Amino acid sequence: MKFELQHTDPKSNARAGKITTDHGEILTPIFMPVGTLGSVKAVHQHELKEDIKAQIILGNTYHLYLRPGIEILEQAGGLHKFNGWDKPILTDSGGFQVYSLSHNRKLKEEGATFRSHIDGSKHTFTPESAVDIQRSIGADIMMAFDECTPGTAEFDYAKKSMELTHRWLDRGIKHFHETEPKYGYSQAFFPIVQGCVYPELRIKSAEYISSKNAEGNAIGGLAVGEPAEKMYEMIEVVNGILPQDKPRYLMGVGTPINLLEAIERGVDMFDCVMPTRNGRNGMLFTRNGTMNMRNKKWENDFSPIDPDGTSYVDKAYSRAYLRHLFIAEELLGLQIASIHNLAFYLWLTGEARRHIINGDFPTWKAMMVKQLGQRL
RNA sequence: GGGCAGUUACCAGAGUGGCCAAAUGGGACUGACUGUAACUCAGUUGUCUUUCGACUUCGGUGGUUCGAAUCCAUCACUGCCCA
Repeated sequence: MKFELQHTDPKSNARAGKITTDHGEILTPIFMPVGTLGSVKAVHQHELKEDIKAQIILGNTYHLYLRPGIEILEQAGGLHKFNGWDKPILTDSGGFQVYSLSHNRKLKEEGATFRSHIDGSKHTFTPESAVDIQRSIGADIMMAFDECTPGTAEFDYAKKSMELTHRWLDRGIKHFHETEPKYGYSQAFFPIVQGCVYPELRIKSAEYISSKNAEGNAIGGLAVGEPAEKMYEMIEVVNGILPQDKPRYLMGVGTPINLLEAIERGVDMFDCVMPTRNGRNGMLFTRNGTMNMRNKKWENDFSPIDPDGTSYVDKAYSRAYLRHLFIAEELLGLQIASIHNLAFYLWLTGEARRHIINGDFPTWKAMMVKQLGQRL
């Protein structure tokens, strides 16, 4: 994997760059649709490429390990072959499940033991096994196994948690170097900064992670219960330390405004379930704010879903029709909303990139933040 | 014509003397959702009120009772069965 820093905004820390993987290039800043189980929910590959213009998607180690299982993925020749997506894939390590399935797991020095959310069976993830599984999945970018610390954690817990993540990182890196890709193309390995909402810890973690000289670096443990302002503050602190010449990935974030604020502070990569999950729950993101498609006010609004939208569905269907689909619980509604939201997120990061290159990013960003906060 | 059953909120439907403005489900309306245990979850759904509370309701009318959706009488309507 290579990263080329192409432009740096003179008035902010925003950057435009290019990541090159064996499965193609990624122009940053970039939003990466989440496809936990090897599928971006309710969206076809064709739509992902042609309509949404996704450049890279995510998969999840924990979920793919449970289903279909490593053996099947290896038989298939990796996730790319299995799901037919020939562009880059990034896999989360299962670290987020340490957080989201916290009532179903046990943390030890060795690793984390989970109860499967499917059948209750017991499974253990270690920094090493997370690498092995991601080798089998064949992700272009693999993530270190970490503990995603809750945003509300006390300092002492956050410190211990961060230190555990660092120790796990060393083991993960070691194992990464001791193993080989299984399918003939290269894989990168990103470490993750933790430290909760404590600048002191974030600084320590960012320094530690930077010292590993990885091909890219991630910021984790944000947008997990702390106020947005804290998150922005932490991003600033961390990005002041992470190397300039490596991509920075803010994990699990966020709202369109979160993205712009983070881009302004020097983040290059994002993923979030929000466009897909909220889309399935009837919420649309547009450049003029959000819409709840189940609201009565759309009942007889026969105008296009989003006249400014860039995807096919935006003009092909009316708001009234999309509302009808949601009210009637028709599957097409989930698909239309997911496509629209993802296309909007990709449009947003693409526009951010364009304005960074044009040199007017801060002005454009300020205007967008105002619009995006509205409610239609 | 005779017999039986029934009529409760937007719909279905529980409730058979006070704890009932009335269970439950559906529908409707509103909100939430941030490295996906999520086509999920939460709230509201007689009127007025921010709350407390007040007021009007259980087919109609009249009664019994301290008190009625619940008991009695009667009328109306609906369904099923027999002629």
